[in-house]
Amino acid sequence: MLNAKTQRIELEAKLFRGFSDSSRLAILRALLEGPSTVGEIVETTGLSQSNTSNHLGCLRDCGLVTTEQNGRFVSYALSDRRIAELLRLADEILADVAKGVYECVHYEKSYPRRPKSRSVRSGTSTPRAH
Amino acid sequence: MLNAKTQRIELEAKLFRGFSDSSRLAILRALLEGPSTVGEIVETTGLSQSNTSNHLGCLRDCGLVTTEQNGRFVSYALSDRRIAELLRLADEILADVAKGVYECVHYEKSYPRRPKSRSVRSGTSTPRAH
DNA sequence: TCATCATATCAGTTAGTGGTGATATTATAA
DNA sequence: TTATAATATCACCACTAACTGATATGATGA
Repeated sequence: MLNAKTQRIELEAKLFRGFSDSSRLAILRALLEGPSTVGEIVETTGLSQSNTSNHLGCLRDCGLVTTEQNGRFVSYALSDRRIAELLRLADEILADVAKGVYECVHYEKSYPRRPKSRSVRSGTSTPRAH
Repeated sequence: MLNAKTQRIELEAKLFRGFSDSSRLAILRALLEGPSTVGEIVETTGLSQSNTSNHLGCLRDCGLVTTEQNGRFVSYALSDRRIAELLRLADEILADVAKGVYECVHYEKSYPRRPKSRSVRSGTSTPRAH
């Protein structure tokens, strides 16, 4: 079913995916201070040049940032003040649910886990991350 | 470098990852209407039972939803009103950048692409999704 | 207790996603 | 032009994350 509501949700998930990677988030946070060139972003975030450029391209394609060419430099900026607002709101939420997010095993790569059931399948399993 | 700022960003990325999947988003949107049992959520979202349960577990672990056991039913609810606020803000942003997000190739599985350069590497490449 | 319903967990599979290094592109200055 | 600096693209690899189907767990009523 690809009705309007479903499409809307997928679109929104895409939007959030723009924020859901720490590299992109670092870039967006860097841009909170104001427009920056790629080189500056590389410097402040510590990401590699190609990686930074890839993420910037992604953010631009998704409309989260805008670009302006200045000579051989390209300046990136947040495209909308509500993006800053969203980041701030996330900060607030994080302040309250931080403990939960921090301990959320679903986003971790792996973690030790004590066996809890005497299931027949006594394999050493690691829950999948979400 | 695992300084405070980096950790903070990774935490925030995790938070956003909670919203960055269409299944989880559908669940969260369903909960905007009020608390629901797992079965109700399965019905309204159309997701499978195990999939729904997995995502709910994730959302709970991350503090985005709370649970309350009622007999053999478990009722889920949004844990904080600001989560609704975040969703609403995302909607607003989406209204303006929707076109960009919609066309953002970085999140698509694949797409046809016309060759643009006469590069030596004339392989049929598909840009990776972010 | 036993049967059944609601929910949770698990293992396996598959597809998606991020990072890197090499290379291409573009813009400027010499 | 040509050299060089800034940025973008590409192909590959490794890892992550979602979905499914089977099964386990837990609660309730008969």
